[in-house]
Amino acid sequence: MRSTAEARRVTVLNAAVSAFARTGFHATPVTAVAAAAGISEAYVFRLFSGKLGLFVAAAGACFERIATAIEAGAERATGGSPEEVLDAMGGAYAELIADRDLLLFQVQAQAVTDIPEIAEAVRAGYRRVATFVQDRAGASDAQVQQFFAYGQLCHLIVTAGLEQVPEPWARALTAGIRHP
Amino acid sequence: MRSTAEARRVTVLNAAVSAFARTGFHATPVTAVAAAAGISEAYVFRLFSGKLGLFVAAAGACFERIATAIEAGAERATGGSPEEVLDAMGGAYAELIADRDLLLFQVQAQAVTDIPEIAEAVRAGYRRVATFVQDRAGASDAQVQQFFAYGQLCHLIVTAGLEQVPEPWARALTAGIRHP
DNA sequence: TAAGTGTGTGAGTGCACACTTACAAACAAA
DNA sequence: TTTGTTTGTAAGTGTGCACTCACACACTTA
Repeated sequence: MRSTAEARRVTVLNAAVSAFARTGFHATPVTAVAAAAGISEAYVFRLFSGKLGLFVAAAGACFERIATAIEAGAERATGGSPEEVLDAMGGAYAELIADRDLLLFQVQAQAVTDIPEIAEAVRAGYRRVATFVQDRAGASDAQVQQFFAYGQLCHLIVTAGLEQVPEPWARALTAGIRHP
Repeated sequence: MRSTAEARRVTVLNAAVSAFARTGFHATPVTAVAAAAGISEAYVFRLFSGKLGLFVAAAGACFERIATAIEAGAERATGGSPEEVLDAMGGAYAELIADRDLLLFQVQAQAVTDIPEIAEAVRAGYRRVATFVQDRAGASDAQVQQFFAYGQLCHLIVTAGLEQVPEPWARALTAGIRHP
């Protein structure tokens, strides 16, 4: 026995998050995920129930990592006020998405929410993150809303590559955003 | 001669925006666009340079419509202050995306920005809208940034279907957003 | 009416990819 | 050693889709 199936699943999910993040659900062949994970395509199909099952599982892993990072960030808050905790969470998130995979995966997942299973996975992910932010920071509805609005703005900045655009409108949109 | 090529192109672009909005670039076959436009697939390929050319042209049409609506909204502003003009623009945008096609198309376009031609089309679209908002409203960088951040939040709300979710976290994210 | 031009399509072609099946090797338990 | 279980793959199969090409019809102009 070279490895347990459970260990393989973890490896495959890491590869899947990266691969789907770059080229999306429909344009990413399962062979690409398998190759990145170093195993055969056939075995990926045995470990997960089809390409859709793989994507949904990858979504779970993606939001799992985000939630964990934000929770850790909250622990490092210097004070206990909602503003301070939210700021610490934002900083932790900014660090996490430096490699872009987790951010781009969210964009890709949002784009295929016409598939009900994926829509549900996205809701579950945001439910987990949003409830934690609200409860842990003790923030108001408006503060939580603002937190996510500027998070979503990051998606636009990164996908459109606005950090590289020197024009005034792009500078306005990227101003003060912690390094993507 | 049943129709001019230029008139056909307009018809096809309307069909393309709707079709791509729902199922995205890779999952939308050109046959679906052709069927929606009421012409053959072969003729779509004559009118546009490949599927990519069609998508890029559709992106142009999408942002064109958004820009036009926002410009019209600005004209209806009750006062001249940046806040009032931004509010009028936001209202016009909210009306425009009631049918969801234009909003969903933006999400789909952002998801395929790994294709350089599409990334450039997205940048061109936001360049046009953002510069107009900034110039016409006379808004500060921070105000423009906020305007787009909450616009992007709408993308999440609609794709994840959060209006239908009665839980507190979802209510917090959707609070005060003009009817999507 | 003949030739030319623009509009339109039916019928392919070739390839990429989701998913399956038959089979083999490693390991465990009897 | 034999039997069973789990890990793993090579080699298909069928289908959907981007794109092409030969051809036809509508309309204009000389």
